[in-house]
Amino acid sequence: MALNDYNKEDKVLLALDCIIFGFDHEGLKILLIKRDFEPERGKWSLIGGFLKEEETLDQAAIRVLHRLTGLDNIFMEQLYTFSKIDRDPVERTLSVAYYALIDIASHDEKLIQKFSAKWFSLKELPNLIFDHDQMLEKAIARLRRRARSKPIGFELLPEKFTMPQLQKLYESILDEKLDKRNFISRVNALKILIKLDQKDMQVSKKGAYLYRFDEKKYHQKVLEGFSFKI
Amino acid sequence: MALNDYNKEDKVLLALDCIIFGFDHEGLKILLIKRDFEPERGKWSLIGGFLKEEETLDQAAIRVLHRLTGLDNIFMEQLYTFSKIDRDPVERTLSVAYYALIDIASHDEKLIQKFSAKWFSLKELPNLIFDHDQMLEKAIARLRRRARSKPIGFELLPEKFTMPQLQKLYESILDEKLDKRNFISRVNALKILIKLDQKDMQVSKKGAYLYRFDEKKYHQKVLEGFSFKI
DNA sequence: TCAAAAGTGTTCACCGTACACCCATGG
DNA sequence: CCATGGGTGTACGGTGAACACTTTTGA
Repeated sequence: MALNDYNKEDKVLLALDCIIFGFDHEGLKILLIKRDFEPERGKWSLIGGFLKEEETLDQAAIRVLHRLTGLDNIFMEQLYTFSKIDRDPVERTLSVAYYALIDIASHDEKLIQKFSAKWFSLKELPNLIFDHDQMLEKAIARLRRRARSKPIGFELLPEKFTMPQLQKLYESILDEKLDKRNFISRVNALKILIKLDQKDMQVSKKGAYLYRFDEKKYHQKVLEGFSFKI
Repeated sequence: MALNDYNKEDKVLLALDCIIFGFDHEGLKILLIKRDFEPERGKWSLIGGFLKEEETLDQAAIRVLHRLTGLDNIFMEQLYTFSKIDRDPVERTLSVAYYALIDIASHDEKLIQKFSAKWFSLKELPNLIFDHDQMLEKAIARLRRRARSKPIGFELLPEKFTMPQLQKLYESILDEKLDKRNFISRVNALKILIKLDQKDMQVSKKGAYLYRFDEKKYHQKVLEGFSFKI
């Protein structure tokens, strides 16, 4: 064979699905949309669309997310490419899953609703179409691994947050209770938090000190990684 | 929009590239082939081919690897999907990278040669086509992370091997010298090795005890994972 | 006899873990 | 005054890290 004939090769549809994790006072959630087209119209689905010829996967993920939820400026990471033959009943379609972490409160809830997107607690998920449950499973596994090896939170929490909030975030992700004294001392050992002179009085009578991330040190730690034994 | 028209969506070429890591007495290597078609004919390349409509990515990876190297029964894992617009100069092509670990000595070297594939030490790589260097970089990063969190070696070493060999494997992967006393005690702590009553006399005058993996316990540890601090 | 690789233990510092009580406040 | 959530410290055991000498035997 002298020249590989690209024209003889099969072309396929390539879709993208975005798994958006969010966090609020109730816990860890993911964002779903109600499909408004067949097949499976009316069912809940990850935020998906098709790749266009002139864009990269990263660009497509951003575009799809924006078109279906109004969300913008979200950093997504590629997760895995799913290729089961009949995963889409209409036509052979592969799908590249992306995932991202965001703070629910600091994004426009109304905007999200306008697009008939909705946050679902991980404990109360509706049935998802196609292989979206597998995608979600892989995303959760990745998020857990990540939570144990890099700091997480900057993306999921508001700018100012309390220790109990941060702990709750980790508990939601890892799905286990943590000891607060150990949690705090381990977090402090990372030296990525700045304690503010302000308290959040929303939740308790005593109030809880607010913290924010030292962005520079935080990103340093993300690069380095660590082992967060919990 | 009532029905999403699948026919209006763009289709793309989807390629696969296999990154095969091997290990022998000289160290860690990867398998490359000399491309026999344009573009870039005669250059060294990862083992690649196109996805066919009726197969999954995993199946395609197996097929491509077999056709180009004769290798069979290799467990490959999906790594990442690359989608830069001009990564292939002929036509828009995305590529899904797969990687695997194998023991060089226990696969037929002649067979591999017949296909004009060749093992290259990581230290002496030729220039690779397209974005194959980025693929390799990602694969090495994954391999290193893996080496620190799961046992590695079953795939890369012959059935019987010595401690110095195992240590050398880790040193090649991590690209750093390790202390042999610490290395041995950490490996022993995993309890996945069986010490045999045989010595390998090939390398040293004194000879080194041969070991083999306790397959069951090994795979148990692979599932569990661990933190292998080196 | 010597060169080259294999084999073997101990000490120390740090970190992860378990664990219980007081504080501040609004109702 | 009490219920609720927030905040704090210590002791112990285990593990990672540093470190040097003896053994074997073919050349």
